[in-house]
Amino acid sequence: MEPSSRQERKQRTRQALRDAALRLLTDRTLASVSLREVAKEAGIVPTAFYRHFASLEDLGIELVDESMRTLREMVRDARRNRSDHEDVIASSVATLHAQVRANEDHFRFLIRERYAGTGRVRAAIATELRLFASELAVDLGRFDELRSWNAEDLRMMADLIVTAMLGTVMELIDASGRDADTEITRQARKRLRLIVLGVAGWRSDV
Amino acid sequence: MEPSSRQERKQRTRQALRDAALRLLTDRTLASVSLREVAKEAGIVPTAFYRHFASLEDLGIELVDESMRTLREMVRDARRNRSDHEDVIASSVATLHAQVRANEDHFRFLIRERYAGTGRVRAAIATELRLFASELAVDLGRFDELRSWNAEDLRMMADLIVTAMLGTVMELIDASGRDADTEITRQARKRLRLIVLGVAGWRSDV
DNA sequence: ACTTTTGGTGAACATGTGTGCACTGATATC
DNA sequence: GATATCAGTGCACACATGTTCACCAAAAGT
Repeated sequence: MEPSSRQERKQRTRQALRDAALRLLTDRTLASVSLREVAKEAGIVPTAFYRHFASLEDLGIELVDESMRTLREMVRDARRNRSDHEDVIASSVATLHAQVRANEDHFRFLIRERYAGTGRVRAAIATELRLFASELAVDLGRFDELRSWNAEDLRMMADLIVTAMLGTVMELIDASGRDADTEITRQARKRLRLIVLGVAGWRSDV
Repeated sequence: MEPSSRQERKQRTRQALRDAALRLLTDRTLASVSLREVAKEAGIVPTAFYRHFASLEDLGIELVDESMRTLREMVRDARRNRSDHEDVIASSVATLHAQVRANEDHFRFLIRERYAGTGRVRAAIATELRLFASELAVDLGRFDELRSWNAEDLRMMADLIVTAMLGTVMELIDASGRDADTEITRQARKRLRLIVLGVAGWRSDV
């Protein structure tokens, strides 16, 4: 019996709605779940949904924010672990693996709705991922071997890494249960290693 | 007034259903379109749908086949153009660009449903893309610089290329209308160039 | 010339949908 | 302690959905 103010309770059912949606989105698309389903899953009556969101799409937008937050947490974790280990690639893939396993829902949501999403949700993910790649590009520019690279090339490399990373994420999620994790992370390291090796011979012309 | 046998007419409405579905899938997901919509778009009554497919999912499976066929056509085209030009990367990206513009529906369908798809459709795309990557790996193995590579590494590289390629494809489709094509293809070439450069320094251990 | 096959029709069903509305009871404000 | 706010309820409506069934006319098979 928590006392809990009215605001707290509101935030809590709001969160319940987000969680309910993510649960339903395990094997469906946002566009294919109904407001009524989400409400029922969250334990409220359909019309009460409108006390929190104007539409399912608005809920989706908030899920994008929430999911991007865990994606950024992952990067922070990776940066922290980086200092310990020597091998940047190995430690990055390790934290990726850990974070994916801890937040499968968020990653799955982002990857699914990235292309399947409707209007605003998809647009939100696109801009967020663009921003995310920009941040990664800045990070990359701090490595000695990349100090001479121009912004465009760094951005290109960041895009490539993000794309490869998202591919690995979905492989991990699909393999959830089967213990293919060590194999998948091994391949992920190889991919990154191949990309990084290209840096040595890079010339920016053409 | 074509005479046209009964089989021909059947094949024709079957194709009409596939086309109608692809048209609706321009901005939606297979799971979010209804049988009735597809039937109406194809110009038949809902119940007639069942004369051709047992379910929307079955239609989806056939769309996977159809789409993969144009994907393979693209590879054949690329192989043909390769002999003319010297630069394999440039000519490959050029044919990619052309084929995407000529078959946006198919590519968009594959990329969308790859992750958003329901059960069998998604599984079909996954296995087809796996097969596709295997074929590419064999192709790669024919290049002099890659002759010494083992199968696993070739496969890893093929996966990376396919992933990067699909990313480019979706960028192209999203940019349809705006004339960002030259910029997108330029970035695509850069990405591939970076990957290829890594080959020089590759060692398979670890 | 007949019978069978078959792609397409239209009415009907039970069920699920988004959303408007009046209401309620606990919390917040005064 | 009276009053206002507001998250959540229950009913209602008009509509869309998947699927069934009997039916039809034209083509195919005999």
